[in-house]
Amino acid sequence: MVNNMNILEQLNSSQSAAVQHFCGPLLVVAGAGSGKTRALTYRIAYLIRHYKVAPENILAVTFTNKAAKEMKSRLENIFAQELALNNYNQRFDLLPEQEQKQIKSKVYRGVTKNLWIGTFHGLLAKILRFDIDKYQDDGNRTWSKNFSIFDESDAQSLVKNIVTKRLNLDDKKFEPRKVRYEISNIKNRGMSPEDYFLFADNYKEKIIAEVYKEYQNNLASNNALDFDDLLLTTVKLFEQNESILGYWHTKFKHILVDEYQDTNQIQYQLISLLTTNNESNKQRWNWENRSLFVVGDADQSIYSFRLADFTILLNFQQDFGDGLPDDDTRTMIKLEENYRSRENILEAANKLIENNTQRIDKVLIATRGTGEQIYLYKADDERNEAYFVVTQIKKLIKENPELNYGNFAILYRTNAQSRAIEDELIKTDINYNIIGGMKFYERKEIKDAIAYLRLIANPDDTVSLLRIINTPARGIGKKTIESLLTASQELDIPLWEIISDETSVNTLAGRGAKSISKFAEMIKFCQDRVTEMSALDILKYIMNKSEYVQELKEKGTDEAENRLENINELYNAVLQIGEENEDNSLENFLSSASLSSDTDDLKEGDKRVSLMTLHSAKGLEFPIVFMVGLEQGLLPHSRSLNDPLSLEEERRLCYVGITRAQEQLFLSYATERFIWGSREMSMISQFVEELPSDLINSNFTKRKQTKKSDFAEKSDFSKPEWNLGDQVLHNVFGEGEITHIFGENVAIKFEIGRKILDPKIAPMRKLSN
DNA sequence: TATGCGCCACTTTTT
DNA sequence: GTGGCGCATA
Repeated sequence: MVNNMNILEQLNSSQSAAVQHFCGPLLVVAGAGSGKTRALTYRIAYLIRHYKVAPENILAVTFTNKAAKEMKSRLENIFAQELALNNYNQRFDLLPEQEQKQIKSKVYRGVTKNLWIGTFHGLLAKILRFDIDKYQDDGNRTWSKNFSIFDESDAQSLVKNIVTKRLNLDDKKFEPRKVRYEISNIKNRGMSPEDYFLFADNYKEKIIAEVYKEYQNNLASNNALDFDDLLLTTVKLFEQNESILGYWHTKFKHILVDEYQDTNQIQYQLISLLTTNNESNKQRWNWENRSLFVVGDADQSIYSFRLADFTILLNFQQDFGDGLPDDDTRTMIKLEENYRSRENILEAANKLIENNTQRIDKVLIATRGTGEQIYLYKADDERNEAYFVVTQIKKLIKENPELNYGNFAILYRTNAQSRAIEDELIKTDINYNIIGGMKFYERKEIKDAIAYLRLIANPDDTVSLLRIINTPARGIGKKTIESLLTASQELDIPLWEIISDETSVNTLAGRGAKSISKFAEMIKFCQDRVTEMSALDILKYIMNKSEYVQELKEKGTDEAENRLENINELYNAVLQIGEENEDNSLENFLSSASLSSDTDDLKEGDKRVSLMTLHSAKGLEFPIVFMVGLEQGLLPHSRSLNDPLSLEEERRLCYVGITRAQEQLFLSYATERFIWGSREMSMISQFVEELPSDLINSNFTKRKQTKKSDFAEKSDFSKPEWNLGDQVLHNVFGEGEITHIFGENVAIKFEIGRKILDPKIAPMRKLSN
C-alpha cells in the first residue's frame, strides 16, 4: 500500500500548502534557508504519488547542475524509502546491500530517469537534439542534431577573429570582450542578427550588428551553438513551429522553476511558451492537469549582469496568477521560517537587506536559537587576513572535535582573492576545494581532448579541428593550414570535407599531405564507430593514437605530469557522466561536459574547506562561513559604487553570503591590499556598517592575547580614546561627529557625507566643546 | 616549423 | 601577479 510517504508530516504549513497545490500557477516566495529545495522535491514526489502524474510529464528547472543532481538524489531517497517499506516492510538503510541496489535501480527506471530535471541550458540542449534540424533562423541558417556547444572561450576567440581579422575593425574601439558581451545581451533580449539590424540606430550598434551576423554565420557553419543560443534558438523554434511547441507543451504538464528571481527575459519567454502554448489570451489558458510552480527570493537575485531580472518574479501574479493583493491571493505562498542560521546571523541579514528599496517585504524568522555573535576582523593586508582565517579554522577544529574541514567555507567577491588564502592553506597543510577560477574544462589538455571528441561527433566543427590538427605537432604548419582554409572558404564547404579527401589534400598540402591524411584517417575511424564505441573508448583510443599521451609522457616535466593526471581525471569524468544517465555515448558526454560548472563537483561529505565566490555560494550552506574582503571597492565592487541599483545587487550578494552560515559567521577586511600588482589602501565596506553593532564582535585582540598568536600581536592596539558623539576636526573633511564605533574604526558624519576612518592614522583631532 | 621571450591588458560575478 | 599573444630566432 502506498501511504503517501508521510510527505506532508515532514513539512510546516506553508511548505505543505505549496506541496499540495495541484493545478494552476503558484509563486513560492522562499527566503534563504526556508526549505525551498525540500518543498520542490516533495512537490514532485507528491505530484507523482498523490496526483498520479507521470514522471515524464514533469519539467523541473534548477540553477546549477549540482542542484539538479541533489534534487534527483533526494527524490531517489524518498521513493527508495517507500519501496523498502512496501516490499520488505523495512527501512531502506537497514536492508542488505543487494536489496538496496535492486530498489535503487527500480526507482531509477520507474521515476528519476524519466523526470526532466536540469538547468535551462541542459534541458534545452536535450530538446534541441530532438528538433533543431527542423529549424531555420531569420538568416536561413540551419543546424543539425549533432551540434557542438561552444564555451565562453570559443565564443570569445571567434568574436576576436571576426573583429580584428574579418571585419578589420579597430580592436581598441571594439574590444572583442565587450562586443562578445553585447552579443550575449542581444541574444538574451531575444534578438537574432536580423532583428538587431532593425533595432540598431547608431554607428556602434550597426557595427555590432555586423559582427553579430558574422558570428552567427560562423556558429552555423561550425554547426555550433553558444550558451545563449540554447535559449534563443529554442524560443525561436517554438515560435516558428506550432507543432513542435505543441508537442513539448503537451508533454510538460507540470513545470517547476527554482531560483525564479534569476531568470531573464528569454528564459521567461520559454516558460511562458511551454505553459501557455503561445496562447496570448489569458482567458483561454487551460490549467486543467497543468501547473506552473516557481520558487524564488528577490533578495537573492545576483545575476543581473547576465540580464536576470527579478521583476519577472515580482510580476508573476500579474503574468500568470490571479493578480490579487498578497493577503487575498491564492497564487502566492511565502516561506519565512528559516531552518538554517542562528538568530544573530539572520538578524544581521534582515537588517542589511532592509536597506534595499527594491524588494518584496519579507522577514526571515529564526527557529534555531541565538547563537554566537558575528565576528569581525580587521587585517593589515590580504596575507594577514588569510592568516586570520586559517588560524581560526585550526582553532575551531581543535576546540570542537565534531567539526571537520568540510564544515568551513571561505567566500569572496572575486576569484582573484582566492590566491592569498590558498597560499596560507597550503602552508598550513589544510585540504581545500576551490570552486571556479580556472575550471577543469578550461584547461588546455582537457580542451584539446574535448576538441578531438567534438570533431568526431560534429565534423563541421572547424574551430575544434583547427585546435587539434597540429596538436601534438605532426608537421602540419601554418602555411598548409592557411591554404586549406582558403580553399574551404572559397568553396564554402567545411574544412573537414577538404581534409578528409585524400586527393584534395595531395593537391593543396604538399609536404604536410601525408600527415593530414593520417590524421583524417584516425578521426574517420572514430566517426564510423560513434554509435558502437563508448565515449570513454573513443577518448582513450584517440588520446593514444594521436600520441597526445605519449608526448606528455616523454616530456616528463612536472607540468606534463599534471596534464597527464588531468587526462586521467577526464577519463573518470567520462565514466561518471555515462553512469549517471545510463548513457555512455559520446553525444551524451559532450552535452554534459560543455554545460558543467565547477560547483557541480562539490561533493557532499568531502572533508575539505570550500573556497568560492559569493555567486557560486548561492544555494549552499555551511556550519561556519568566512566572508573576506569586506571593503569598499571589493564588496561593494568598485564597478557598482556609483549606481544605486548595482549597489543594491551588491548588498544582495552580501546578504546571500551571510545567509549561507548556519552556526558561525566571520567577516574580515584589510586596510591595505595588493591589487593589479600594487598596494592599495582600502576602507571597510559600508555593508558592515549597516549591520547592527550589538551583533558584532570585533574584539579579537583581547581574547587572543593570552594565546600569543601572530595576528593578535600584530593588531594589538591601545584602547581608543574616541567616543560616540565626539566632535572632530579632520584636515580634509572638516568638522564632523562620530556616529559609530566598531573595532578600531569610527564612522564620522561630515558635511560632505559619512566616512569611515581609522582614528589612529586619520589626520584629525578631537574638538573640545 | 617549433619554441621562447617579452609585452600587454587584465579582474566582477557564470550557464 | 598572470595568462595570452606576437614576434624573433634556431
